[in-house]
Amino acid sequence: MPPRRPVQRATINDVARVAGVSRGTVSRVLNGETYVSDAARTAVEAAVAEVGYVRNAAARNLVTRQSGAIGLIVHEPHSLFLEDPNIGSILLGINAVLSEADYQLVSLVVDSDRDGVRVASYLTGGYVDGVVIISARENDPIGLAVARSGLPAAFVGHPMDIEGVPYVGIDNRSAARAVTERLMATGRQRIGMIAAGLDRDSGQDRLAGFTDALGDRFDPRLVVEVPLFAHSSGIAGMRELLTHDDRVDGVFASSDAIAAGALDAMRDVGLSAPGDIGVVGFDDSAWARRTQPPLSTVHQPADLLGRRAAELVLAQLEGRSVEAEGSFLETTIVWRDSA
Amino acid sequence: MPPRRPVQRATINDVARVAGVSRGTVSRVLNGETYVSDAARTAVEAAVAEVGYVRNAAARNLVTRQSGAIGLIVHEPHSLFLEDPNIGSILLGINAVLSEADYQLVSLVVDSDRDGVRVASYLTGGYVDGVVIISARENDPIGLAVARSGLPAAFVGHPMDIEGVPYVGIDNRSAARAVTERLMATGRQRIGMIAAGLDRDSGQDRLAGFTDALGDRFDPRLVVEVPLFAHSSGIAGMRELLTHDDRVDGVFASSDAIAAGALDAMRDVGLSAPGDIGVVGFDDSAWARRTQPPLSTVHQPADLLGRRAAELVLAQLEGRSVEAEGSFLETTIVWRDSA
DNA sequence: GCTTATTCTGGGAGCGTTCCCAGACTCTCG
DNA sequence: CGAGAGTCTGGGAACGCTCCCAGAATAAGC
Repeated sequence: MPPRRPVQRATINDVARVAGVSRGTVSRVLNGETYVSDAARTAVEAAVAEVGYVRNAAARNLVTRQSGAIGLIVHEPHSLFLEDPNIGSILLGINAVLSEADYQLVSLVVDSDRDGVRVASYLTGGYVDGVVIISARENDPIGLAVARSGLPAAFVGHPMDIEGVPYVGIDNRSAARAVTERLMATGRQRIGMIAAGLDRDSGQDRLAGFTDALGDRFDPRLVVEVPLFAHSSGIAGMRELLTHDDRVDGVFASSDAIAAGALDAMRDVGLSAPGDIGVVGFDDSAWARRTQPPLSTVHQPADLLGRRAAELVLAQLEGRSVEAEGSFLETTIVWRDSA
Repeated sequence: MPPRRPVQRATINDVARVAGVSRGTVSRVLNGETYVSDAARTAVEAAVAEVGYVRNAAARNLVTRQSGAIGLIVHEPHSLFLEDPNIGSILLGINAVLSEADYQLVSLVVDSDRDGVRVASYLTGGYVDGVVIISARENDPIGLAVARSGLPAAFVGHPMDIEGVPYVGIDNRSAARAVTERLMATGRQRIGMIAAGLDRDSGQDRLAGFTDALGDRFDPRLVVEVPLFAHSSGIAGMRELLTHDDRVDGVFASSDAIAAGALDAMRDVGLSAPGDIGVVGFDDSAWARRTQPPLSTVHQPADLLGRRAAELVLAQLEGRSVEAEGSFLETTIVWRDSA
C-alpha cells in the first residue's frame, strides 16, 4: 500500500475566508474569548467543521510560548522498567491530575545515553511546559539538565544530589525501620536483608532503616546486595544469604519481587515461611498477594505519589510557590502470612 | 520555595550576534549543512555554548512541518494497562527502532473519553509525525481519527473495523489452535477455556482457534468468559468452570495471568497441574516462569511487534510504500510443566 | 441629539526558525 | 589573465498563529 501522508491542512485563514470574517475573529472564537457576536461565532464554528480545521500546535506554541504538555521521564534500565510495579500506578496518578487540568502527559523512556541527549533537548526545546522525573539516580544527567533549565519540575523520589526542585517520595528509612522492628517483635533472632538499588536513595534508605532497627544486633554478614529489584535477584540473594548463615530466621527484602524470589529459593531447600524464616517485602505490589504464603510488605501509595508530583508541577505552572522543597507520603505495613 | 520559571532563552539571533555571523549561517551550522567555513562553524559553536542556546522546537516545527516525534497510544482501561505483560516490551521495541532513527517516542495513555478528545487533537495538531496504536478495540474513536487524518500510522494488533492503516500482530487463532491441539495430544479429554477480551480481535481469535482445534468435541459449557486478562479473573473463571463440569482435565487460558489464577483456584480445591488438569497460558510473560508448576504457554514476540510497528511508521515517513496491509509474526509454544 | 461607554471587528506586527536567492569571494583551468 | 565553477555569506520571505491597537458599530445616559 502507498505511504500515508498527512493531507494538506486548513489554516485559520481558510476558516476566516469561508466564514466571511477576519483571522482575528476566528482566533477569538477558537480561544473562547468574549466580545464575539453570536453570528460570527456560529459562522466560524460552521466553517471550522466544513474545512476540517485543526489548530497548528507549532504556530500556537511559538507565540504563546507554551505547549500544553507535561513530560514524564522514566529513566530506568529496561529490565527495571519492565519489573517495576509502581511505575504504572504513578503514571496513572499523574495522568489523572493533568487530565483534569487539561494538560497532555507525554512519557519519555530513557534507555541509552544517546536517548538522554535527545530527551534533554526535547525537554528544553519547548515541547513541554513542565516535567515529572521518576527515579533519578545519582549524577543523572537528565535530572541535572532539567534542574538547570528552570523548567517547572518535580521528582518522584528524592535525588540525592539535586537541589531546588521539589520532590515527593516516601520515607523509605522509617518504613524499613518499622517493618524490621516488627520482624524483631515476632521473635526473629537472626534477621538478614536482601538489598537492591543502592545507587539510589530508596535503596540506601531501606538499608539504613534496617540497620537502624537492629542497632547493636546488626550483623553486616547478613546483608546481601543484589543488582536488581527482581525475582531472579531474590533467588540468588536468598541462596547467598543462606551460605553466610544457615540459621537466618528473618529476611527483609528490598522489594516484593525479591521477596518472592527468596520464598522460591527457600522452597527449593525445604524451608518455608513463616515457619522457618519470616519474609517481608516492599511495595505491596501485585506480587504480594500471589506468593505462597502471601507477603507481609510495606504499602507504597504509588498512585498518590504520581498525583502529588503532578500537582507540584501544576502549581509552578500557575505561578504559585511550592511550600516545601519536598514531602514524604505515609506508608503502611500490610501484615499477611509470610512473616 | 518560589515557582520555577524557565529562564529567558537565547534565540538564533543572539547566537548570530555573538558569533559575528548571520542568522542564516547559524542555521546552516545547526543543521550540519555543507558550505560553511571552518571559522564560521567554530565561532557559532562557541557562541551556542556561551549563550546556552537551545533550538526552539515550535519555530522549527512550524516551518519544517515536522516534529521529530512519534506518538504511542495506549488505549486501555487502567486495570489492563497495569496488568498487560506485553506493553512494556512493545514500548521498548518501538523505542529502540525510533531511537536509532533519531525520533523521539512520546507515549500517550488514554483513559477517559475526555482524554480521547485531547489526544486526538494532540495527534492531528502536529505534535507528532506519526503514531503507533496499541490494542485498538472496535469503534475506537482514536483509531478512527488517526485513520482519517492520513497521519503515518501503524497498529499493533489488528483492529477489526479500520482499513488503510498497516498493522502487525500475531496469529492468535493459529497459536490457540496449535496449543489446544497439543493439549489434546497429551490425552486430555475434557478441555475448557477461560476466555477474556472478547471485545477485541486477539480475544476472539484465541477463542476461535480453541474452537477450531476441538472440532466436534467442542462443548460451549466448557468456555467461561471473564472480564479481564487478570489473575483474579483466572481464579473466578476456574471456579466457574469447575461448577460447570468437575471432570475438566485441561484448560486453555487467554493469558498467563489468568492461567496463574486458575492454578491458584485449583490448589484451593486440592487439584494440581499437570496431574489433575493440564493448564496452558498465553503470552509467555514473567508469570509463566513463576507459577508452581511453571506454565506451558504461547510465546509472543512483543519486542519484535514493537520494532515492526515502528518500522512501518518510519517507512511511511520516508515515503516508502508499505508492502502489505498487515503481517503476523510467528509465535512459539513453550512447553513447561503445567501441561 | 450628542456624548460616552460598551461591544465587536479587521489587520499589522511579531514569535524563532528554515528556505532560498542573490551576491561576494576563492579556486581552477585553458 | 579572464571565464566559469565552486564555496561561502547575508538577509528577505514565509510558516500559522496570537496579541493588540485603532476604529466601526451599537447601546446607554443625559
